[in-house]
Amino acid sequence: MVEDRRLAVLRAIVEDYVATEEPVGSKALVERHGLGVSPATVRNDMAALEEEGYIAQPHTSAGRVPTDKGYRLFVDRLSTVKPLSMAERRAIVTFLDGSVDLDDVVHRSVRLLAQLTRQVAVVQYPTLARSTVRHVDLIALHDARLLVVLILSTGRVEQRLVDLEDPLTETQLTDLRSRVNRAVVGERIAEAGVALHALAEDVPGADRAATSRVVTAICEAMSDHRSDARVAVSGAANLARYGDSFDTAVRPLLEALEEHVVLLKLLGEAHTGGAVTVRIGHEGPYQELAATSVVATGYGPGEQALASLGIVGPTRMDYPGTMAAVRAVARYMSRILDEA
Amino acid sequence: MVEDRRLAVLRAIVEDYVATEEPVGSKALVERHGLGVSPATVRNDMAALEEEGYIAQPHTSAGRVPTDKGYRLFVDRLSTVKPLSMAERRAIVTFLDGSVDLDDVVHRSVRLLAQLTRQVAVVQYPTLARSTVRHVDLIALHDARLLVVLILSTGRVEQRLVDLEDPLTETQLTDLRSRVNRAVVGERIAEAGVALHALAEDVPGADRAATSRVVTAICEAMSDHRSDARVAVSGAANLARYGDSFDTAVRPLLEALEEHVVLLKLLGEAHTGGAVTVRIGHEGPYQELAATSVVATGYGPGEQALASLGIVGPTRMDYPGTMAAVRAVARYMSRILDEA
DNA sequence: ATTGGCACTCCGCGGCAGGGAGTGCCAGCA
DNA sequence: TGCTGGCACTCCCTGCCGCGGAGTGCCAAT
Repeated sequence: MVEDRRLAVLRAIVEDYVATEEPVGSKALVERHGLGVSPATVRNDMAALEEEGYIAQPHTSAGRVPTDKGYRLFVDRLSTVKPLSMAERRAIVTFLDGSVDLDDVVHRSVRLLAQLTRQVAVVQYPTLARSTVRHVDLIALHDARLLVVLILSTGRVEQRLVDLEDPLTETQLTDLRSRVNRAVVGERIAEAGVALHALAEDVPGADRAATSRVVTAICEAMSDHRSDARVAVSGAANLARYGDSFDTAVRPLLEALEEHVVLLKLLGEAHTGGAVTVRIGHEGPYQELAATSVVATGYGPGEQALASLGIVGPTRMDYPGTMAAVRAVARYMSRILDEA
Repeated sequence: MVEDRRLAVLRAIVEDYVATEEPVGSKALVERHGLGVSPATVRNDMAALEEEGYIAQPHTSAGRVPTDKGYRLFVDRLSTVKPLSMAERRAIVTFLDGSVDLDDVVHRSVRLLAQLTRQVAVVQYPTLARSTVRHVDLIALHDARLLVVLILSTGRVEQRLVDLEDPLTETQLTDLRSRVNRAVVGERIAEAGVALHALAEDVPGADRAATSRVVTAICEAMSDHRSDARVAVSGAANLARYGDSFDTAVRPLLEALEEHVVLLKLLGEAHTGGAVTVRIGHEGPYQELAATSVVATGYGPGEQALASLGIVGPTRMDYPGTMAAVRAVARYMSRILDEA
């Protein structure tokens, strides 16, 4: 019983602190939540909670503030999933439905997520690793220059310029194109790479040089780790709400946003199965970001997670609402990728 | 003579204020610049400059700060173009030379510009309006679904999914592909649209429906105004340096960065011929951004300006250095687009 | 036209007192 | 054993005061 009330007190503290942004005291607590006990009792509970490290006070005789550990307990055991409002569901549908291509889907999603959560949203582009090759196109430009276009199952399009020693004839080009496509269409990029190199080996001598250059370009495009590191970011303006804690929360986060590698590490491994992971403050890999939390999940067609998406923000945030929004957007994105 | 010295005083005030971020007084001025006159003289000049509206004091008995009008005069008549350092030139070359496609060029450029100027950099994607069609590809996916890929001379790739009523045979597809390409390759998108519609008219009855859908998709992709509004942004972290003027300068700017339409309006028309335009504070179209300046120019292959690029930042910035960096990056980008 | 001198203004800073919010503890009560 | 009211205490926040410093404006002298 007592234990139950203590947790209720912790929950109330978290909720109030998130709402008011100010340390919360015992009196305000019993007033705003119907706890049915006196402030003195709550004070005792608070002392116990502080003893256990769930809350802290900025200074003697101030109200209490949740610690990272307190948020953790809140997220794990105390929060109930807050269903999205009807308006929010509608927003998701209308916002994402008009998307025309992958870029568009990603951009719209990240924007939407930022708007829903009022935090900084981050969406990773679907990784190349698990996608299959849909089509390869070779286009002759002027001179001996070739444009190689690689289209993947996720809708991603990569292109590379290739300079040949001699121009190819129309028939050579058609031939090369169809041979390459026969070798790779439908394959995953790992197998496609193998197949391509095999192809380059047993090619008639004359076209050998050209083939090998084209193969190299395709492989390069497929294994391009740069693309795996691509992310879209939106909602930096939402940081403006935290003007007070500029130095501890806003500045380091602004700096991190520029470093896409850092962001990817923050998002972490793409968790599959719809689970939303929450990393609170110091639990993350960077001390400079000890005042920021990450709420993330994976998304992708079917049940496989091709990439991560989520939000970053100060530890003081509305976790239930944020988690619901992140999950909803991830689901909807997965569905769109499914259809395409 | 007197007039000359007054201008020298203004220049000194601007330079000192940009460097120190603090109102500059008469004494410090004569010490740090070899003006060869006494502080009292400078005070008289300052009074005159203030009378004319070029400088102002935050409060009585404080140093002077340039007004927007003061910066304007400085930029127009007093600043000498500061050539880039050798290291900076090298940075531009090494940074941009490894670019593999248009996206990459834009991303690298915007990042580079942010780094050079230590401001927020903005690069608009080349507009579709003046580009020509390089190639159209039609790829049959499963069922009656077609992927239309449109490749433009600037390196931009647009793709659209098209659902047909019935699947096309291989020969139908080849035929359609070659007819479309014959009609549009090398054309500007305006003419290409006309040509396509003409094509859709005189097509054998059976393929008519399919052709018209494909044509519609291509035209849609070409006239997509969304793409014209695409911009890349980088360097938001540089705003962290202005933590002091958070509310007047940083917050509104952060909010503006989210609105790509606003950014485009800020960058303004793509000025041609290498001229760098500077818009200072209130000269811009938004009052909320009265504390921010824009330094922008156009870029594009040859001498035509396909798009704009530039930086935005607080009015208190190093104009000569920023202008030099903006111009240098624009030139280098133009050269890269020239080659491709 | 320039300069040195001088009085004046205003900011920024530290110290100080008063009010308020919140706590910890203790003794009393169910 | 657990809850409650009361009470003293701590600490922040605010406003106030006084001071030093930086900078100005003006004036008389050169």
